[in-house]
This record gives sequence, C-alpha cells and structure tokens, in this order.
Amino acid sequence: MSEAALIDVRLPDGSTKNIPAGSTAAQLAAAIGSRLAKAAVSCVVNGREVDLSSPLADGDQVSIVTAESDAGRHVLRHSTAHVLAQAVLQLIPGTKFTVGPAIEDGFYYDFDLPGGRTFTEEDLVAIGKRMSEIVEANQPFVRSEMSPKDALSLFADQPYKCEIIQRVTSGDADANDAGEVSGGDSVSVYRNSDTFVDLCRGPHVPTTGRLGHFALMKVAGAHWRSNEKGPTLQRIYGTAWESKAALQEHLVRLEEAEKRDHRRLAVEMDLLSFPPELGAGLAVWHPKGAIVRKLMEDYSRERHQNGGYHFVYTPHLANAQLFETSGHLDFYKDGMYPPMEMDNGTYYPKPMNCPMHCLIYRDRQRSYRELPLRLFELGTVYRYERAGTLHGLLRIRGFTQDDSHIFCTQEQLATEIGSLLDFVLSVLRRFGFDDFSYKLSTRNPAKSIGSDEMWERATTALRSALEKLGAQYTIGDGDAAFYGPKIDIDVRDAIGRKWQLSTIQADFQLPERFGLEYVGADNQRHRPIMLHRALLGSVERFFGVLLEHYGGSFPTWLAPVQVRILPVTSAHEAHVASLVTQLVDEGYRADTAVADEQLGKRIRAAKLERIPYVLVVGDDDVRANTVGVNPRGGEVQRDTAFADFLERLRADVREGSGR
RNA sequence: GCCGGGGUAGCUCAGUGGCAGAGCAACCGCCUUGUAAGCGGUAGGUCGUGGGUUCAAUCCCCACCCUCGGCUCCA
Repeated sequence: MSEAALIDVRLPDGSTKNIPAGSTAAQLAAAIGSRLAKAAVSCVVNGREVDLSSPLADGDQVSIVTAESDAGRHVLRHSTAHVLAQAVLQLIPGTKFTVGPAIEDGFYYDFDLPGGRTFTEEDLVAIGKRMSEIVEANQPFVRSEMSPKDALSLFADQPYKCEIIQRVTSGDADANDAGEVSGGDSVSVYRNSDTFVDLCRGPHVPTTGRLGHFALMKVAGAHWRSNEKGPTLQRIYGTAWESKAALQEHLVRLEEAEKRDHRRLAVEMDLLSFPPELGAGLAVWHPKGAIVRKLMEDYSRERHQNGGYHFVYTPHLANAQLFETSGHLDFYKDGMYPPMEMDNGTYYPKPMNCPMHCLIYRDRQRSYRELPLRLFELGTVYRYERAGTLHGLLRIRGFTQDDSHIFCTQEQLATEIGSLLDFVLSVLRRFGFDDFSYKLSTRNPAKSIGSDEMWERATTALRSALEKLGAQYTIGDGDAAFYGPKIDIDVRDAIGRKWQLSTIQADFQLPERFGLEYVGADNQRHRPIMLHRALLGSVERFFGVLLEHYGGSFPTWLAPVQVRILPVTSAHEAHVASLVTQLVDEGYRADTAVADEQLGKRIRAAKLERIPYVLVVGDDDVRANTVGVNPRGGEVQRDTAFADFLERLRADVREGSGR
C-alpha cells in the first residue's frame, strides 16, 4: 500500500471520512476538527475502547471519546490512578502496587506499603505534589503487549501484579481484577517513564499532560481482592475531572452533601441522638424528631387503612422454634442478635416480622374469600449489624419497618403486585420523591430454598408487573432473598443521590414452612402465596434519607415547628400569645419567642431552625390584626391579614400532605 | 469483624508531662427592639472509660467503649 493510499472510516453520525492509510484515531480527530482533537481522550473502534494512538483500518466504525463524556472521564480517572501509583512508588520505595480502577466520580489505587506503614496526611500532600510534577512532565502512555512470561519477569518484584497475570492467563479472571488486563495469550502494559510501567488493559490518555484536574480525597484500608482474610492494603481515593471548573463543581457538591448529612442535622435541629450508654446503632428520639416521625407514621397508617390493610401488632421476642420454622436460624443467624436462654427455652429478638404474621394467618382456617389478606405493622426489629457498618440512621441495629405481608392466591399474584407498585409509588411521591428506578433480583442458587419452578413463577410475576408499569429496570442476578425474588425501588433525592427504599418480595417458602392454607371455591385446600412489602423500608432510615433530601427544611406538613410568631417588643406579647393559641387550637404547631432579644436575632434563630413561617407582630399589626409574614425561602410580606395567613398555611399543609 | 483517623463545656473547636481555653448556646442584668448575630456579667469540664508508666498524665503506653472514612456485610 503506497503512502498516498486512502481509507474510509465510518463515524457515529453515519458519515464516512476519507483519511490516509495508517492514520491513528488521534489524526482522525484532528482531521475532523481541532476542538475535537483537543477534547479527545480515547476512542471506540468497532465497539472496542482503544487508545487514540491506535491505527485505523479501512471500514472501521470509529467514535472519538471526549473528556466531557462519562466514558471520557472514566479514562481520565483511570489514567490519573496510574499517575498516583507512579508518585507513590517513587516516594515510597519498596511499595507493592495492586489495582487502581476508575469508580463513580473518581478512582482509587491500593498499595501494600513496606514494613506495614500507612499513609499520613503529609504523604497525601507530597503525593499530590509529585502527581502534579508528573502531569507537568507530560509523560506519554506507551502501550505494549507481551507474553505472560515476559510480563512475569517485568513485574518480578511485584507479587500482586504477578498474581493478576497468572489469574488472567489461567482464565480465572473476575471482577476483582478491576479491568487491569484483558485475557488471552498476551497481556498489555502501559509505560509512562523509564521507571514506571503498569499492567493495564487501557485505554489511556495519550500523555499525562492531558490530566491535572484531580484531588486526592482520603485514605482508607482495603483488602486484597476484597477478601476479608486477604492482606490489608492502603487505599487512596481521588477524584479527577476534565476541567478545573468541573472539579470545583464536584467539590462543591460534596460540601453540599456534607451540609445535608442527617447526622449533623439531627444534632443541629435537636431531632435525635445516639447515646453511647445505649450502645452502638441504637437511637433515642427527641421531641422535635419524634413529632416528625409520628407524622410520617400517621400518614403511613392512614394510607394503609385506606388501602385495605389490616393492622396487627406482634412482640419483639420469639421462641427459637419460630425462627427454625421460618428458616431464619438456618440462613441468617449471623444477622440476628444472640439468643436469650430462659427457663422454658431459647428466645431471639426478631429480625423480621414475617414469621409472626404467618402465625396470625394460621390461627384459623382461611377462605379464598378473605384473600388477598393484607397484614400491616409498624414492627420494630433488631438485627446484629457488624460494628464497622453502622452509619447514623441509615444503618442501625434496632429499627421499625412499615412492614406488610400479603397472602393471596396464585391467580391474584400479578394483579396484587401491580397494585402494590402503584401504592408504593404514590406514598413515596407524597414525601417528595418522583424519580424512581427498579431492580429485579433473581435467585442465588447457593443461598436459597425452594424449587426452580416456584422461583420461575414468582420471578415472572414480578417481571410482568414491572413491564405493565412500563418501568425500566435492571436485573440483580443472584441478589434475591433466600425465600424468593424481589423488586427493589430506588429513589433519587434532591441532589441526585440514589437510595434503596421500598422492596416487594415474593415468597413461596414461608407459606410452605408454616403450612399455610386456604379453602378455595372448589372446597379444596390450597397454599397461598405471600408477598413481603416494606414501603418506607425502615422508618428510621427513611427519616434519615428524608432529612438529607430536604436538607432539614421539612415541608410544612412535616415541620416540627410550623409557625413562630415574634412580638416586636414585649408590648405585643399578649396579642402574639392569643395568635399562637388560635393556631395550636386549629392543630398547627406554633410557638413564640419573647422579646428579650433583638428581633433580628430571633429571626435568625428561627431561620436556623428552618421554620416554614416566621410571623412578626408590631403596633400596626395589633391594631389591624395583621402579621408580617416571613416565609422560609420567600419574600417578607408586611400587613397580611391574619385570616389570610391562616388560609395560606391551611393550603400549604393540605397540599403537602395530600389531605 | 478488619485497616486507618478521632473522642477536651450543650455545640464547633484550640491547647499542654506541672492550676483547663475560645466562640456560639444557656443563665442573670441593661436595652424594648419591624425582618438573619445589641451590650455587660455569671455559670458550665472525672479532658470517653478502666488500668499502667511518672514526683506529677487530659497529654506517653495498654485494654475497652463510642464515633468517622473505607473494606466486608446488607434477610
């Protein structure tokens, strides 16, 4: 082929581009436009992500990956992880390096430091500085392929790299190898400088000069191959972005999330606490938190009442036999609190409410006419969460589920799941969530009971309910509970974070284990199907999520204090007291703050408490029965008739609670 | 459970091998205030708990509890 020969490559928009044979992707980008060339970090050729330096062939389908795309950021982050590794290896000789993948919003790299030393804050600063020097030096990422044998000798003093090479070439690679290498007869490495080369599948940016907008975030312990029993490594987390502005935005987002941290807000707003004397993962609710929780629970009860549920109550403890019957002692003993030995047997705090609801069902003979039978309980359960996993309200050891168990016939299953989904979504919407995603979790054969056919039937019912809803959903292969498949519903909060809240689980096992039956129209005995359904999930956890979602500014119907009325001077206190009484008599949560501090200071205090309405009452207001309305996040309005304010408050609360 | 931070006044945080500090909050005065911090004063601490080293420990060492960031786990 002569130098003048041309080839055609196809672009994502369907057009073709005529370029000289032997051109690289980088040259293609430059031929398309200088802006694209500048933004390019890698490219996809015939569906494979490769370096910009890859030569193109006639007929290739090529799309250039730019730094502003998710795929582009992924490349930036992975490349930055290599720079991190280079910096650490230079600064701390004798370090063994392991893997360093890109993750959501950033990257990490795991190291085994000599002599079991750990990273310090100063290390992090020094490493960041060295990384900047490497970026400054504009080192190329040079890819080469070699036989596993050569790679093993190249990384002879890097045991973790050797282990990866061996696993990959023995066809034993899995997700834990974190995209370091591709399998086959050869492995690829990327060389940055004479002193640094890393085993890697790529692709990477052309040179380190393409990077630079990064920050090292934190140090953490981690285990090699995520195996608790494996060697302990030191992990450095970092973030990297395509521009200084994007990095800055990300850091601001993190700050915003920190401001919303429910643990901080719970203290600031005097909502609840975790007294050490009580033990880890156990909360006490203060009056202001308790009222919000009560309102949430009241709302949940009201909806369930209208939704055809029957309320039940069950105790916190049960004889071990119950959990033997249910299978919990076989499958989830580790997650249960330790047993209590009593004179007539062994008792456990309940980790779930379902076995007890089964007992209620079984107490007498049931007719098909009763089904679907929907039992509902705000049931408090105790689970032994491992010490290191506790996290504020989001992961605690004692919590209350808004738990429902629905017993129905096989024929009713699909309809019931469908209406359950509607019910769940409508309640979540009331709490300000409207962005949902769904996950269908399927059987894990190693950790489950029941026949294939039962699993298949239940999974199909769940899937068809999702499809009927027109919902996009993902599949969690093997993520199901031991007794049946499930749908998990995630919500996205005000700052875009995802939380798993509701769950709907099909269960053929418990009815079997408890021998549940109903008499059908055919006068024969049949086995009902059971659905587990948590809506808010754990009330405590939901409260925490809601607190972060609203950033502490609860909507008026939920706010601990809805209205604070401030007298301008003590001369107005009596009038204010009568207004407060009027509001309280109408069922609103209103209070006042006497005029022993300046008005501005009292307003500030009320604002910090995130009270929806601050009313100010002075001479004019007493005379005309008006108030100055200072709403949260709105404009001050003077001389509003009190009756008009009341109407506004009424409408606000009604709209918020949907009542 | 594992790795690494941390625990000092109600809150946020300084500090030191030799009498424990600030700001805010609280309380008491003065001020009587019109929309996000008026002024002055008072009180407040077993420096997480228990052991050890030391003439002397809040500080150094050990154990435990709680907590934070991860790992793992998540019915």
